[in-house]
Parts: sequence; structure tokens; C-alpha cells
Amino acid sequence: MNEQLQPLKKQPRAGKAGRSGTQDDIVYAHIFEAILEQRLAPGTKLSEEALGEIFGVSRTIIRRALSRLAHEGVVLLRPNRGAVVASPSVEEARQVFLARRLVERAITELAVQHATAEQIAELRQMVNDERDSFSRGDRGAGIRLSGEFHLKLAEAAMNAPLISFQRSLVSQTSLIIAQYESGNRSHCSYDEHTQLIDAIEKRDGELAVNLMMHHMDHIDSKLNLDEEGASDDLHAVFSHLLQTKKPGRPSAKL
Amino acid sequence: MNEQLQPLKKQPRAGKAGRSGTQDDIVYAHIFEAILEQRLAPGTKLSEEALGEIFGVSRTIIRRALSRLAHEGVVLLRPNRGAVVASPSVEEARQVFLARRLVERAITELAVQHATAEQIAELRQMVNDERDSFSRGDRGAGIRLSGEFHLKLAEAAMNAPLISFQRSLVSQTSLIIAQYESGNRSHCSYDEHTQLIDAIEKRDGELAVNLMMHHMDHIDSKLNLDEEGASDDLHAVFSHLLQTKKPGRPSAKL
DNA sequence: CCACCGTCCATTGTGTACAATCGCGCTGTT
DNA sequence: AACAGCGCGATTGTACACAATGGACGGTGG
Repeated sequence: MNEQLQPLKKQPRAGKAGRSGTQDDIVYAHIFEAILEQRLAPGTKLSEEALGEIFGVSRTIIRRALSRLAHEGVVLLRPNRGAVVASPSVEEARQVFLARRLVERAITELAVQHATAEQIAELRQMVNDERDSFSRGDRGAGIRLSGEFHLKLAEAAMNAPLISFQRSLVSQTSLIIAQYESGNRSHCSYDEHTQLIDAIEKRDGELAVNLMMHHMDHIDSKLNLDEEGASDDLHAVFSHLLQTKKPGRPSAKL
Repeated sequence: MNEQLQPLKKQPRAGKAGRSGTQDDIVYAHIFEAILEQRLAPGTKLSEEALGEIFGVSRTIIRRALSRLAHEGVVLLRPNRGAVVASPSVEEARQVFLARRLVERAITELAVQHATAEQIAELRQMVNDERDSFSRGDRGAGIRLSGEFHLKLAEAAMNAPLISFQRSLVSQTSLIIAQYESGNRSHCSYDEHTQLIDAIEKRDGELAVNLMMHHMDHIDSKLNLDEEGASDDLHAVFSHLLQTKKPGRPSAKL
């Protein structure tokens, strides 16, 4: 339990109050990555003290990071009960996908208008990285990079609120994919990303939007949101036995 | 500086760790309201210690509340420099409005599909409250209630991510209105809200969306985002002198 | 007289101690 | 033996103490 990560402790030991927010960001990014790459399974308890020891920081920092993650929807903060990795229900997944369709359409249209040559080049680079990850068999990194592609696209749309919203949606999408993907197919078609970039570069808005919508369809179809397998959400598992429940799920899983 | 608010201190004094998050919520809500009702002007410094004394809680609580507010975009957190009430630039305002058009359209369509009779009744109640506030001359509460109407509408859309995003957008919108409104006109036409509810109740999606878009136009037209008066953003004030800044201002258009 | 620089002070960033809460196992009773 | 009530341990929630940062102020030199 005493082993700690090196990169965190670039300085002696304690008391390096400086670099405001840097520690937060590091912890946040590490947990975030671990969740999105499915190294942390949904439902896993995230103990503040344990994380503090692992990263070599106090609970204060951990707590801030968890707070941010909860705000993005990848972590569930249960009052007095600690934090766990979120395990989106089917209904939550549907809502996220609905919202994403909406946002992705808008982002695509805006990106066609505003994307600079530099941004397009960066997008191509990201697709390359993504392809590399998949060819290396690093599925987790692939999911993450695929998400980062969509995030980069949002940046090209030049709209801060949309970027922020997209970050949250992409994070949750990655979590959903990790949880519900029907394993056999190669799940993220990076060639669709390439086609999308081509359309954006040609400033063909209609084509780009169509491609994006098809891309969304493909992602959607690769998930089995209808018959969810092996959930730890008892309410969902036995939902067919319940007659009068509210549309929204309590989302409390044990 | 020693005067404190009563409602906060419902119990003896310190150590009431219970009711997890309640104190946070109270502090958060109070600051939030104060900002939206323009009792706190944009740019005002929000000292942690001062707020802590006012609310009778420690800086820990204040810090969390400020963090949440920053996440929603109504407070700006400057590392090592403290928090201030956000003062959205014209460009930021444009981005928020663009995003809102997008989201409001989707919310309206979803609300037409999903709104229950109960929710519609609640919406009518909110419009009443809003009208009362304006007739009382309580402009601040009016702005806030107008925002809460749109938030309630988002709830009727039954999509958690959209609700969360809408909350952020509405907050920022209120701040923008408070900052940029050209003072003479009565600014929020609650009768438009009433018409909107009627359309939703009749399940007339096309009409509802049209009304919502016109509503957005009206809000937009009441702001003078073109000639911003007396900004404290030097970059914006002297932007015409700068040659190599960010690529101009991408016109807000979809 | 103005500009530069070193010191001070106010304020934030972080770690840590302590108190409250929740879940869980134990014991006693029926 | 099963269930209810109760204390206990573990973990989170809060407050506070200390360290570090950044700006302000005043002194000194040009």
C-alpha cells in the first residue's frame, strides 16, 4: 500500500503549495484515464485515503479531483458513502447519446465554418494516434483517443460552452462504451473520422453532418442497450418486476 | 464585518458535519442568487475569508461553493488570485447565446413530447411568479425567475445532460443580461412564456419551436452586444490595436 | 524625479486533526 | 434460530494551522 507514483512527486515531499492546480490536474487526469480505459470498472469504490496514498497527496487534492469527475458524470459522489466509478444505466446512456447527436451536429456545422488548417492537421494527427492504438491492441487508449478526437472537433467549433458540454458527454460516452459494447466488432471506425475531416476540410457542411450522424448511428448500433448484460444495478436487473417506478432510476447500486 | 446570516446557523455553532452538502448548497445558492439578481456586480472580488465570516462557515465550504460556481461559469477562479464574479465578454456572450439557441430548440421539441400535465402546471405557476416579481418592481428576482422557467422547461425534456447544460447556460445568460441589457425596455416578456406553454400543452411542436426561437431573438435584441460600454477587459477595449491575436471574432452564426 | 528592487502583508493552496455519520457485526431476547 | 437494538470501526465532512504566492509599498540609486 505504500507504493506511490513517481511522476507526481517531482519535488522533495510535502509543502509544495506552488503550481496552483497542477496536482489536481494530474490526479484528475490519471483517474479519468483509468476510468475511460476501463482499468477502473464501473462501481469501483474510490477511497479518498487510498487514492491519496497512491498519488502521494492529501485527501484535499483527491477530493477536488473527485469533485470534478463527479461534475463530468464519470464518478458518482454519494454523501457520506464515498465516491464510486459511475455505472450509467441504459436510460442514462440513451440520454447521453441523444444529447450527443444534438451537440455533434452543431459542432460539425460550426467546425466546417471555423476550423483552421492547423486544427485540421491536429485532427488528422489524432486519428493516426487512434489507429496506432488499435493496431497495438490498446483498446483502452483507443477509446480515449477516439473521444479526444471529438473533443478536438468541438474546439474547432470555437464555442466555449459547447466544448465544455462536449467534454462531459464524451467522457460519459466512453464510459458507456466500455460498459455496454458488444465485444466482437472493432468498435471505433477511425476511417469514419478521416472521412469527416475530409468533408470539413472541403467545407462541405451537409456531407460532414451526414457523416457525423452516420458515425453516431454506428457507435449506437455497436452497443447493446436493449439487453444489458450483468448489471450491478438491481433496480435495472429486476425492472421488469417493478410496476410503478419513476421514469428516472434511483441509480443507486450496491 | 462580524454580522452573519441567521438562516445558516440553525444549530449551535460548529461541528454539525451532518446533512452532507447542505451547507454547501446554501452558500452556493445565496451567492448564485446574489449574482443573478445583480446584487453582486461583475468583477467583484469574492474573498474566501469574508464570505466565510458572512455565512458563518469555514473557507472549506466557501471554496467548494466557489468551485461549483466557477464550473457553471458565473464565477472566475484565478489561481492564487482569488475568485471574482464573471464578467462575460461580448464574444463569450455570443457563444452562450448560440449554444442556448441550440439547446432551447431541442428542449422545446422534447418538452412537447414528454411534458406532463403536472410539469405544465408548474411552468404556469413560474410565469405567474415571474409576472409578480416584475409588477413588484423586483427586477433581480424577475431575471432569476425567468431563467428558472427555462430551467424547468429543460426538466420537462427529461434529459439529464441537457438539464445540466441548460443550468449553466441560463446562469450565464442571466449574468449577461444583467451586464448588457439596454435598460429602458421591460426585458423579459413573460407573455411569450405563456404562449410557449400553450403551444407545448397543445403538443404543437412546430409552433413551440418557432415561439422559442422568436423568444431568443427578443432576448438577443434587447442587449447591446455590439457597442459594449465600459469594459474592464483591456484586450477587448484595445482589440482594434492588436494585429496578431486570435483569428478575429468568428461571427456568431449557425 | 523616476525607475528599479527588496521586503512586507494580505490572501490563497495544502496538509492534517478532529468530529459526525453510516454500515456492519455482536449480543440479547423471544 | 431469527430478528431487533446497539456499539464499534471505517470513512467522510469540516475546521483550522501553516506554507507559499503575488501584489503593494517604500527605500535607494541613477
